[in-house]
Amino acid sequence: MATGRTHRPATRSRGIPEATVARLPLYLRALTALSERSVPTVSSEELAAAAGVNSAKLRKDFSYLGSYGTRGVGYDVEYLVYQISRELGLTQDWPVVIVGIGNLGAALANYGGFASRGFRVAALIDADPAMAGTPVAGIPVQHADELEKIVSDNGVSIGVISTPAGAAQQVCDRLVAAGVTSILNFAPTVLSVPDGVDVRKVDLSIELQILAFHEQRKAGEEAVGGSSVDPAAPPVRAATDSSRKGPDGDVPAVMPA
Amino acid sequence: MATGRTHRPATRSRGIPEATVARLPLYLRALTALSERSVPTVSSEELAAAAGVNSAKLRKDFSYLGSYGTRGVGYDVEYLVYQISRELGLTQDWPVVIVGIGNLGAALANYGGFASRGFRVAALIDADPAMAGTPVAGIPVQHADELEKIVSDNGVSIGVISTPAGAAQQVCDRLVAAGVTSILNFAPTVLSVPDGVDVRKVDLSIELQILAFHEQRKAGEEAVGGSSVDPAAPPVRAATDSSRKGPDGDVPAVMPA
DNA sequence: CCATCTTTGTGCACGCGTTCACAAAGACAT
DNA sequence: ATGTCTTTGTGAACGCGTGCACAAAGATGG
Repeated sequence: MATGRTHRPATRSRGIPEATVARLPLYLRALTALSERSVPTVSSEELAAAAGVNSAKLRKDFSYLGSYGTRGVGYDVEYLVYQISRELGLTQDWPVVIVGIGNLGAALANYGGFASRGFRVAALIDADPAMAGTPVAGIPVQHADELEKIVSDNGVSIGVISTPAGAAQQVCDRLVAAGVTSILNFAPTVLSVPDGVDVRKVDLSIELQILAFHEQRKAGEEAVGGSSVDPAAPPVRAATDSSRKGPDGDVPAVMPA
Repeated sequence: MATGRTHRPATRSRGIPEATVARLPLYLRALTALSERSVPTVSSEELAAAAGVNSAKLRKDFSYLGSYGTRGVGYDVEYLVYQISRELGLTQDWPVVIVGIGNLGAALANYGGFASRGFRVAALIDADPAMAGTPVAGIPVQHADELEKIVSDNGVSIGVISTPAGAAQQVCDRLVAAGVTSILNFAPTVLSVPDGVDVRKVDLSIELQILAFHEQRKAGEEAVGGSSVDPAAPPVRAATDSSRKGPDGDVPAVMPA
């Protein structure tokens, strides 16, 4: 019916706030770095600084997981790494498929951060027959026709879409039909999915646009002390310059072929 | 002093809430699609569906920009495209540099969504001398030694970092010193920047970890009705299996060389 | 010119997330 | 054993974001 709900349906999974869940990977990364330097314990203040957050926030976040700290000392690094990993579900193996092997898809396939977190690239899939068999990051690309079989055979529940925008919804539908229940979408489109399927979206150009907004404000503020921003007269409604818009519209990150 | 503040310092720029700013690009994308189909007007309900948000939220978002709608009719598509573009600062030219031309950097350089939004890739920069001169997306890669000169000559205020984690902070420092005040960071590190510099972070593995969390919950819930999750006994503090951790740590998305 | 109908713009209430500030807990030295 | 000092864990207050629900505005038809 309605367009897919990309948002968290106020899941509040088992009492752990969504905002906290989103920060756990951050803590985990900082802790892993400490672990590699063989640091035995860390205080909330130090860890918060390393993760780039407020220490009170960090302590409250950890309080949702349990009382894993020792007052007067701090947190045991190894122990906390394990607890967070377990909470995030990283102690188990997550086979993922990447659909759309362009530049971005290849970058994802080569991304070392996946394997070290329990994510295993089970397959690379592309619609271009010419790519079939070509190894990318040591994994041969398979044709899109095999999608359902691959998902089914490997028990894949997480799919990554790095296709052009035009193909994303179709790929999404097939992934979901084949049993995928979590999707990471890099294509610049709103995906429509049934209830029970999670979608997270990463949009490269949106981030830049947000930066541009703040950048514009900075420039505007130091130029004039005032606030009114009205450089050029706004085109009197329905301006006729729809030509400059360009036909590229929403060209996605990479070519699928 | 403290680690870089990646977060919005409650800017609340000129009355427009940060959450609204983050959604404007979404609306803009939907509106652009409508514009290309020559749709003259659109209601808040329709546009909200296309953007994947609640219609009340959309109306409230637009109310921060001004009264651009017509009651009983809806919004003029072209007019709204212009207003949002102007608010986001997309009516002006934003030269950006991309530092670190691996798979990800190349994907970004090829990303069509940039050019169509007023972003112009002014230069591609990489630390590998062997890459200098090699064209990527039609733009010759320049050596990192030229970074300061490039930023200065082109008046670049937005930088994109797609280097390995180890090089990110150093690149960031040089960009900032050269005059960049907004940074989009793809390297898995917390960047430390002085006040006045905005940093936005895109982390590929964090998104997957969040998905894994929810995926684990789904699996756990349909298996058992209960809530307690305690599959394996937690290793009695400071477990000795720090060997499985692997030396890859936080290998970044792409090779710089 | 008036009635009706559609759709915007927003006042209000609610809930989540953040931050402060402090009491409780434990380590450590004497 | 006792006191001091550090650091956690959390109660409480606050502010932002979201969604409801409705009045105002304007289009449209008679």
